[in-house]
Amino acid sequence: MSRPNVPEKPTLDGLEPRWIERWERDGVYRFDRTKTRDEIYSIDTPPPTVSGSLHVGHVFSYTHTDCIARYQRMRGREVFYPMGFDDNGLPTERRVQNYYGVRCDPSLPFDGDFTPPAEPPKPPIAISRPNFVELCEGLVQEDEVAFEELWRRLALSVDWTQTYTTIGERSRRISQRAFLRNLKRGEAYQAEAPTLWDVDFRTAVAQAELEDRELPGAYHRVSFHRTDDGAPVFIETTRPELIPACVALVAHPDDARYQPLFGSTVTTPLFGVEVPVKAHELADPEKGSGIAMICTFGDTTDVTWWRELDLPVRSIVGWDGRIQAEPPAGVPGNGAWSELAGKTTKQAQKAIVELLRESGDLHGDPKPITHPVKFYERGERPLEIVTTRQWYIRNGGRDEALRDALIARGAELAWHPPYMEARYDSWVNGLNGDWLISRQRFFGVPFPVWYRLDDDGNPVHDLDQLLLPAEDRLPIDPSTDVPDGYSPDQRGKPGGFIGDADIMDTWATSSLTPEIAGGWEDDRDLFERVFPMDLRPQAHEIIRTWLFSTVVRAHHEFGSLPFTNAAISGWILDPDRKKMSKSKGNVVTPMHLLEQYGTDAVRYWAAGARPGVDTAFDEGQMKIGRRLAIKLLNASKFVLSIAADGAETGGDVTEPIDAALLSRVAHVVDDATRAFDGYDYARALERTEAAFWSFCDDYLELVKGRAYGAQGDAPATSAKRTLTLALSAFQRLFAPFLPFATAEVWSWWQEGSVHRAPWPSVDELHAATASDTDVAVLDTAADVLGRIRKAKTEAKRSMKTPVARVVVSDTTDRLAALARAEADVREAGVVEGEWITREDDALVVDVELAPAD
RNA sequence: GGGCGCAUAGCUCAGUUGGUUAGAGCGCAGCCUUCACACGGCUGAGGUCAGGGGUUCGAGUCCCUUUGCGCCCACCA
Repeated sequence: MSRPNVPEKPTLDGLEPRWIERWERDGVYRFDRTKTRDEIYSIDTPPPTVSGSLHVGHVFSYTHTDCIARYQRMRGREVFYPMGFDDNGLPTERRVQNYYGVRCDPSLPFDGDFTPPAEPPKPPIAISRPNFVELCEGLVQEDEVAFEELWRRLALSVDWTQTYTTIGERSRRISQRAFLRNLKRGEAYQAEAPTLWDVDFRTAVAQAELEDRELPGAYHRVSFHRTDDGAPVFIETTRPELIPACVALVAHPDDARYQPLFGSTVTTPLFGVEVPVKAHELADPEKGSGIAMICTFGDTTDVTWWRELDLPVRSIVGWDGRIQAEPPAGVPGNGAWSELAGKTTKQAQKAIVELLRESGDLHGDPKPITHPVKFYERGERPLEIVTTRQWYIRNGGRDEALRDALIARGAELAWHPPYMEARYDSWVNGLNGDWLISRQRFFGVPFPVWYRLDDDGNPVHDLDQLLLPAEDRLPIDPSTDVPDGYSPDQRGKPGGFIGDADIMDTWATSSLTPEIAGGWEDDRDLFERVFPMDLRPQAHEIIRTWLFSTVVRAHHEFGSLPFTNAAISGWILDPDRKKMSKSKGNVVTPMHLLEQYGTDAVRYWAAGARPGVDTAFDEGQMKIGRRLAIKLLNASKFVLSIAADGAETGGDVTEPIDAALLSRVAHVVDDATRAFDGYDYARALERTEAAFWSFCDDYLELVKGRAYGAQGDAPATSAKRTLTLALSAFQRLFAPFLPFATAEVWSWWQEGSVHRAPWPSVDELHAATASDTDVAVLDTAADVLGRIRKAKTEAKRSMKTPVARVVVSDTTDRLAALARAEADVREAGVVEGEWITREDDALVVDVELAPAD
């Protein structure tokens, strides 16, 4: 140990920039890839969506991960802690559209001279796909710089040489490689099928991206007519505009009211189309009239009925969400149709209600109801279901064996907290189809697929006829790259080829973050050292998306989990206990908080929340955190100013109260270690903090006189040695939480960074102890000192008021313990007069103060 | 409809195999400028542990049930 170099007036101000710079210069958090897998702790960091700004929720959950990372590093693990940026996908597209006032039109040619206008123009400018992608990449880089600055300020102990972006070349290559392997093994496939479709974004949407919203609607009672005798059959529907898309009626097989109709046909109102009446268990006799019309497609139940009852397709809604111009086969293009064609479904509903009223097929007034309707989570209009050709990855949604295997993976994973596994299970058990990964968008990873064109110029979609690149060509863009054996001029020509126009959904890439960060196939040496990752930290609302999809990909590719622990963080709630979100306008910007309270204070607040628990945003906790950090500075300064020489010379801990203190600190070390091993950083902090305040308020007060030499050299040495041992332990215990304050105080007297120092051990605290340990010595001493303080407070006297006489009554054992610390208590309590003890059942202390002047 | 979680002092929360008078911090009140810290210290008031029932020598802790809040999932005509 070198001579302590303690500032005259310690302060938190200015610590952040100084230590950020120094950590970077010294490479404190640099990953050493020469370590072996069992020496490494690897983290599958969530790549935040680069859509403009980080909010308090990010600060909250990333702090949790960082506390774990710092703990593991101090435990001697080499921490692989990369950082990704999710710049792929719709949020970036949208941001670019708004920021520059542009929209992508893939039919346009690339314009090498294009620069966006200074102000976004009112009708957005249409630009080519390459120009659009160029703008995306540019804007995203600006965002990523701002993100990194905030993360550094938050003291995330990330190795900033290990970064990736989800649209970057490596991510594209790995996404395409993983896809090609899925395809080869039959885990990926293409199918033309009814698909949930967002009419505004004009893209297919996966089950995981759905949300229900309560919307007003109305039951319309409509009559169909039996083909044989013309008798009416009443159905109730919320979507009368889909009558021309009706392919059947359906009722429950046990429903006596409709049993006579099964096998017969009815005709639809307005269009006179003959449709069968079918039986199916999903039909609910309680709902509406008990018999429903099946349309292609009004909702997902229609899709089930359509599939299971083997019905024809009669679709009427186009990709733009409007009723198409021409009626489907079998539906007459009559006057009713022309009233609907070209209208949005909402307008069409209004029109058809009038038509039905006129024809007498609408019975009574529509009954208003509120019902849940499926939306794309980012969308603004209800989803339609249209039939499109899409790419899928098998996820157990249509395969029980695979589903069971994935449930078993979930059970294999260590969840923190454990009950979060239920969300995974309920999601996987509720899957109703495979994972739809293709999107009809522009900014994302393209599918590495070309299609042959037959002699008529039509693409051949058969899986065994696909034109696929070799893996060493990846990444490719099929819209500009050319398949082997073809020349560029064959693009789009009969007998030539055409590229797949779709891109992968962002989750298709995010599901590969362990592979991307670990350099799968690109850097086999690294990958073997970090995969499967030790930790996946993430939020609970994306268990069904990010966590599950990552498990699916690793299961297919490696037959293993992608990570062994999942730490699920909660949400930040505003003081009204609502989830904080931008849309509610209750978001506080993180940089402002970090500047006002200091990073350590904000981290203290974040680290106080247990894993998975939603937490109120509370600036009060930040004030307390700030106070704690300041206390650590001052206590460190004080201890080092009186005790550093004792620590330097070593020396035995001979006083019982000193041994008791070390024993208590050892207990805290044990607690904190256990808590951290169970991913409960909050508990570790709480225990450490409580012990530290007691160390400052009681122990330090009790022994400072002795440490100054009031009782001679040996007792002074014992105190000094104890103070420095405890201080060293506390500084390291706090290091994961308060990285700046601890780095500062550690640097006053120790070599190297506290963040690479070994985590404190029980052994080191006991090693110097020569006397036996009896914690009661410290407890009784603190209790009696407290009573003396209380007497002074009640007498409204200063704490340094001398005590003329003190009588302590307590049990035999406690008096014996107290006797071993009597000198310290007398000194701290300024007991200058008599010290009398009496045996009794419980502690009573009579204090007689010296008379006031 | 199924499931998960939460409910402890005015506020934010601890309370890990059930064990003596239920804890902390904030806030509040009072006191102390004590030679590390006034960005401080000391002391204090404040709770029928959501309601009801049960198991037990003993329940904040275990079981059942009711209520309220939050969330997840669900085939929502």
